[in-house]
Amino acid sequence: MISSTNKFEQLSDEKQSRIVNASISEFSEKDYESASMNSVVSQAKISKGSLFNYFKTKNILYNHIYKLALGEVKDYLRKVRDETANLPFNERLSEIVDSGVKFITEHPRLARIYFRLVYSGDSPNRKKIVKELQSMSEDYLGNIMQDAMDRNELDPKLDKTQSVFFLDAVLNRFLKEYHETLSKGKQLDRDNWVNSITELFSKGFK
Amino acid sequence: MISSTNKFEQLSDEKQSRIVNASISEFSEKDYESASMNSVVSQAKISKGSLFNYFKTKNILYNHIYKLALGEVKDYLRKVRDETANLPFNERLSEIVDSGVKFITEHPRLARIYFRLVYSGDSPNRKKIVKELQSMSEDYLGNIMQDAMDRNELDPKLDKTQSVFFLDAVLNRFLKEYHETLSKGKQLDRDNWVNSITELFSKGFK
DNA sequence: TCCTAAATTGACCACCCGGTCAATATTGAT
DNA sequence: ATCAATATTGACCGGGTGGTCAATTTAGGA
Repeated sequence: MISSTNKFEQLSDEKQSRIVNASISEFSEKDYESASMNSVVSQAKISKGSLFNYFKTKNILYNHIYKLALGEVKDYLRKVRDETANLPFNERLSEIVDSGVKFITEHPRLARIYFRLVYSGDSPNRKKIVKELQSMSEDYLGNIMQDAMDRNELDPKLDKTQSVFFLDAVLNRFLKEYHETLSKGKQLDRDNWVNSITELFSKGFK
Repeated sequence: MISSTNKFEQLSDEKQSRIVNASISEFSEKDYESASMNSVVSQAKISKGSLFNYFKTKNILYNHIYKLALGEVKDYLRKVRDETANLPFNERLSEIVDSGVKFITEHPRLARIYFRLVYSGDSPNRKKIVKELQSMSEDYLGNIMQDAMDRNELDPKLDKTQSVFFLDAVLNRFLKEYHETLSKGKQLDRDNWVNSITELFSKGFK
């Protein structure tokens, strides 16, 4: 039962990270279709034959990179969820947004791959992956909403699926915007935005 | 001062629509980079030389199609804005969502081009176009919010830019979801969702 | 030091791309 | 019917793609 990345995993750490690094750059800068194995190869300073020896196809390389990115996102989310378990909903929400902002700042290229995946049209298993992400988000935000509902902080008659959908929509869109302004060198007033987001969900526009 | 699409506009309506139709299909199914002029040509049943005679480059053809799609979206929005000018905010919001749903149902391929443009990474003048769309949306939703604030239906202390951003985020994401379930053959409970959206903005999760 | 097995290389393949342009077909005025 | 102007065609170009594989380099045990 040997994984298909076996050959890759047996390389030196240094070479592995050169390849991963080059792949992240390529997939974060271009759509899946436009990303070029030749470009990865030349950035990583290995030969084409080697790359295809480590990863049989572009698809397999992409999956490796995407799982890596997603793994990092999950770690972040898990951490903030656990660390804020006892905070009230509003503060918890605020911490989640904050940790998203932090992730984007620390891993802009991974964030780019994530947004490209979620919002863009191509990439081979996009539908499956997006479904997976969606259920992950539903699970994650759903738990946090449930906690708040159990504590009577939120209306218990809320439709959880829909509420989670709205939360997810606003959070994702904000983080996407933050990511884009960041890569333009601008800066949003983070605290102000975080505040507005929690206000929106706590009392609407009234 | 002759437009660059001059040659195209002088074609018979039948041929024009064959070409437009083929182009819409191609650009709605594939990213800009992946969309193929060869494919457009064979769908439209004209020769490659002709297509490049009517539109000098792929870029120019894309712009023609995108402007066409955007024009249709604008018509819809303008219409619903004018027809609902006297309704209270909640009902107006509901009508806007409805008209979005209607547009998607009647023009699924144009909707696809729109979403691809807004959410996807490539296409040549994406940044300029998205900026244009953003200011259009800000203008559009901003006006509608302003009307509501003038009538004291909404908190006048709201930050309009941020509120419009949230509105836009939720509406777009919902319509995107609707579009995707539609193309999967499923159906969302439209009335229920419209209702939840207006509730979210009128009183949050409380 | 030698030899073999494994790792690495890059020239090469078939295919597709956007775009060109000489050759051909069509049109319409005389 | 003729012929010049115009519209249309598709073979062709240079270049890039994902992927292959014979040839070469490297590594390490005897």
